Amino acid sequence: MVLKIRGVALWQGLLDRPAQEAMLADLRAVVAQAPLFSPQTRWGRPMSVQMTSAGRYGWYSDRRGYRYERRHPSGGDWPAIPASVLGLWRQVTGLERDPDCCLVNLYRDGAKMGLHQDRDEADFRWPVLSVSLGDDGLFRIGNVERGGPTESVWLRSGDVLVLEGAARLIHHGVDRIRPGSSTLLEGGGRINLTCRVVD
DNA sequence: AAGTTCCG
DNA sequence: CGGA
Repeated sequence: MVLKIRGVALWQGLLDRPAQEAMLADLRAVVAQAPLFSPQTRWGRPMSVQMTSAGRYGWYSDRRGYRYERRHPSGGDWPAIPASVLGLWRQVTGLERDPDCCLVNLYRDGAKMGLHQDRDEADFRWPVLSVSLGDDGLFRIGNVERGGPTESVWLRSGDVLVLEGAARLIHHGVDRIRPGSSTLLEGGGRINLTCRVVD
């Protein structure tokens, strides 16, 4: 049921189709209130991924660096994290503490994300939960230290992954999306949710 | 390097 | 194209 890859826990097909559709409906409301944008990297180039957030904080990046922000770039509050997402977080992590941020990443038209660590949070003892919706994505797992060999695994719609413990700071990224591999999203593409405790 | 490009 |  749960696969472990370099300490990263992967539940394949944890969300069935109706659960995926319900979560997607909740996310549409999030995106309606907090429109998707493509943040700039530190080097001033826009990322290929489109994103927005829900919760007390949203993840953001520009020339000043990576960080969490209290507000959407347009100035408004981030929407609340949908109940469907909170329910999954509680089910999978078993934590009383709810996440502060649910980052919504949309991969469309060959969007990718390079190997990186999730290290903008105050306390790495909290896990990171990731949910895949839509097209398959080739997920790459490296090491805690930069460099070294990597392993790849295809993530499918409904898969759930948790980074915690020794794997909390492992490098990871998305190399490729398989277009047309899922019918969940109108217009295709892949959505990845990541929930984190920020402070 | 939350990126690219380039190599095989 | 997958990997470095």
